[in-house]
Amino acid sequence: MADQAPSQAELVVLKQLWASGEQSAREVHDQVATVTDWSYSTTRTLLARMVQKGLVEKRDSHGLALYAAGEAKVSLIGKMVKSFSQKVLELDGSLPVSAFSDSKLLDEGELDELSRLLEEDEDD
Amino acid sequence: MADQAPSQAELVVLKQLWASGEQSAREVHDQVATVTDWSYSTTRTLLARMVQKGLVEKRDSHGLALYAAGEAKVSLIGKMVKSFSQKVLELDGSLPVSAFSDSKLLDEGELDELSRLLEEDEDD
DNA sequence: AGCATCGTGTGACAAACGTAACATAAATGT
DNA sequence: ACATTTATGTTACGTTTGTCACACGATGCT
Repeated sequence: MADQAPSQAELVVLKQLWASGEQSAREVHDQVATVTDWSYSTTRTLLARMVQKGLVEKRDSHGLALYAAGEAKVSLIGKMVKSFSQKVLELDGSLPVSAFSDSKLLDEGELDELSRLLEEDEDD
Repeated sequence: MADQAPSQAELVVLKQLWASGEQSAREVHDQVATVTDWSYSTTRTLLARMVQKGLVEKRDSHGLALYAAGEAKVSLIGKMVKSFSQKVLELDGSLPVSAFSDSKLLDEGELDELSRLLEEDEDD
């Protein structure tokens, strides 16, 4: 249901949320900090904006704020693939998911799911 | 050698330049206007910014400004594909170009060229 | 000669993005 | 109890992007 496309920085956050599920800002930060050199403030700003956009859901757990991805990994990545295919490569259909088999982001089951997803809306 | 990645809007302009070669701002505009609803001013601003970034080259022809893509289509698209593969899908290598065979942007010869390009720098 | 048109340069302005600092209150350590 | 660390809310600021408008000079039509 999240509609907005994530920016590059936001994608980093989303990947962390997908990888480790619901977590606090501190937890998200400690992980992404191994890959970016954001300050904790930056991580938090990103989370806040993503909540606004609906990319992330915020929940209060006993006074601590927890964040989770607003849309499933396969679903969002699917949209991004589709968008890239159409806007950049000008393909009508989508890319064959088999092309992604080496992805470190999606395992085999997820690739299958993605296949189904992409074929579903072959009628846009 | 153009380094900056084009934004979505800029990509539209580039595609027009690739498709019809060097042309005036007016010519670019008349074409892109069939697909966007930009004002002529908008087209011109995009062209100017793209010249700054090195995405487009500007040349004076008898007092009239002509614009041309600063980087070949296959080359730039190749970079974009590679970037998407790595940043979004987390593939080490690149996507198999065979996946793009239905592209309206690249013909068969260009796809071959792209293949070569992508394999070349398999050692980054 | 005078007016409409076209190309060019320049300025504008809001939204999105990248990147953070500051203040304050609650939790924790000693 | 007091100092320190932590979490949350708020504010900030420069850059990029999307979209244009305006003013001026050259060209061309009447």
